[in-house]
Amino acid sequence: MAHDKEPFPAHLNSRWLHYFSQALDAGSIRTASDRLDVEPSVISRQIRQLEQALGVTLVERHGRGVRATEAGGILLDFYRERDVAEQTLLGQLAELDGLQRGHISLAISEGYSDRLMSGVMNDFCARHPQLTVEMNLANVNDVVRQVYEGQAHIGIAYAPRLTPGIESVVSVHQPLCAIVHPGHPLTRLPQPLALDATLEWPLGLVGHGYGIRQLIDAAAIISKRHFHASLVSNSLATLKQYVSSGDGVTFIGRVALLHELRRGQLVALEIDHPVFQEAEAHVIVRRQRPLSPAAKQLLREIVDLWPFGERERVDW
Amino acid sequence: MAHDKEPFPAHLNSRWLHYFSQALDAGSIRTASDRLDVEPSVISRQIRQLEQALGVTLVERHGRGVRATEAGGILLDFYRERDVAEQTLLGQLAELDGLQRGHISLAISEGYSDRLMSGVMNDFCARHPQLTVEMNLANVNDVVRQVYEGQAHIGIAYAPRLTPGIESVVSVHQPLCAIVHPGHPLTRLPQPLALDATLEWPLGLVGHGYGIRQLIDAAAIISKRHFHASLVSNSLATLKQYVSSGDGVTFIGRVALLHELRRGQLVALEIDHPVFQEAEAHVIVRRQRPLSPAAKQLLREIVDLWPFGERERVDW
DNA sequence: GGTTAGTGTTGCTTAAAAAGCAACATCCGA
DNA sequence: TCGGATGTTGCTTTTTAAGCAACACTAACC
Repeated sequence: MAHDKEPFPAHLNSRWLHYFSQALDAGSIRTASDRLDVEPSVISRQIRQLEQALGVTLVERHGRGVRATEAGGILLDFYRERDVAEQTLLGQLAELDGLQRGHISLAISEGYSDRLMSGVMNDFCARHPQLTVEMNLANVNDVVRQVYEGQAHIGIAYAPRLTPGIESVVSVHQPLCAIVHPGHPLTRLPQPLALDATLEWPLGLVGHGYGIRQLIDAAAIISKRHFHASLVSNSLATLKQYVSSGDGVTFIGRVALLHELRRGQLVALEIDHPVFQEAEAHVIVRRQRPLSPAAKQLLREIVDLWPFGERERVDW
Repeated sequence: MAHDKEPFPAHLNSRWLHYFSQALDAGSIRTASDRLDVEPSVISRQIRQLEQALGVTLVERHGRGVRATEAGGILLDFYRERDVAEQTLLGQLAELDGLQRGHISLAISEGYSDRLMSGVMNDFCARHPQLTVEMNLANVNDVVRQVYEGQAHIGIAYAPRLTPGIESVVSVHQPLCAIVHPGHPLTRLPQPLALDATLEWPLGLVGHGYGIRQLIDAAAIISKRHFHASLVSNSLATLKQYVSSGDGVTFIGRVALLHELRRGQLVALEIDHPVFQEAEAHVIVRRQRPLSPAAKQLLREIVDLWPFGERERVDW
């Protein structure tokens, strides 16, 4: 290139503008240098650099102090506006730090939303009205995927596939239970139920690839049994309807159908099998993802006020 | 101070923001470093400095590239807006450099405005419609003062007091003439007129302190004559009226009353005296004042198309 | 499951920019 | 005319940014 310097550079050095504005505010370079506690030569040089970078004369070096030229006035106005915009930005960031602003996205497994809502979210949202909280209901796999891909900050899932990249913040034992309608013959057997007893009834199961299904498959392998699914669905609602309208059996954690249990529409029977007992619900986040202050706070409250049973393990 | 760093600094370093935005645009620090042809460590460090200065995490260091956190997104939006504002500013400055915008203030002695208007200003204003040209008519002293105080960029004055701090860009001989009405007895005397001849008639003069008056006083001293002013006024219009309605005489440069001369309302008689012949009109500016490009261009055109007589001296 | 190319990061050195210092030229008012 | 004050210029020292190489780690790939 023939010229190293473009007539107008891509960016204005903030230091240049600072000294420039200070000098013009003070009226002279020397008084500005006194205020800023720097040498006058520094300010003089920086202003000159700014002028050279812009290719325009900005100040009149007027024996008694400095005054802005027309271009200097324009630049000064620009800098003023830019400064208030910057202050506004800093305010926004401060608000974000003080939970005044922000957006939190939750991905929640089926069955956890209402407990979460009544236990934590109502209070949290009331205390932070400026915050936008998005609750995205999804099946277990989607919860994990959304958290992994960053679409959701926090995920709540029952028996999620804990891949690397997904970090479990808190988990709780929530045994996988056999779900049947209240009048089902299984309810009359001694509790906890033997696994084999359930296999005599038609099964409704979630599809392969789901955490629950993996547990069930694992139990089948360990117990050397074969589980034949009469119905496969990725919707818990479908499975609930399935068992409530017939003598079928499905396996779901208790918290996923607290409503139905409380109303007596369904009953949950614990199963005497280690794999089923080991089932856990997890609050998950993306590994090493820096959460926004708001998300961090909500996560903290979810863990503290954990509404899904006794806390089992907390990585905090 | 306990803490050297405030939670939110007064100013955002432009370099930080630049690297920050580039890295996020590129999706990874390394690709950004390739584009900008700098080391990745530089970008990494600058972003970290920005984060520390703000006290907020801005990017997710995500094994495969970087992504913006919520705060980072806000900052990024801010920077985008700031960048377009900056480009707009640079455009304004460029326009100003191309005479597209700007404000020029002229201070003009009585009598010069119409010649200037028809000779230069009409054309200039037509060619630069975005330009604002302010023509401030004033008496000679005020012209000098306005130029000196920076209220006017360019001054045009007849026989101004050339103090230090005022620089004459171009000057032209414009003999100070005796002004009388067409039927005045002086018009029948041989030309150029002897100075003594004029003294026999009542005189109308400008006040002391005016350049014209200084010339007249100087002539009086050299010629060992005493000039008694029957009328003293700081307004040329008054003096014109004075001589046109009686047999009085005044001393004014020819160009200041071209209208009246052309219409035959007044006549200008040259005077055979070196001081009167030496009278000059000047185009003046503030010494060492950096004129805006627009003002500079107008000044150049005024000098080039000089409409007030033959150019005598040009300091260009 | 190990491998591998790619990412961001960290010590260290080198280059560049800013700041400090003293002296200077200039302007302005008394 | 003088004296205080202003902006400026060489020069040095200090601070900051940039370059370089090696590292730790992730994520995809065979």
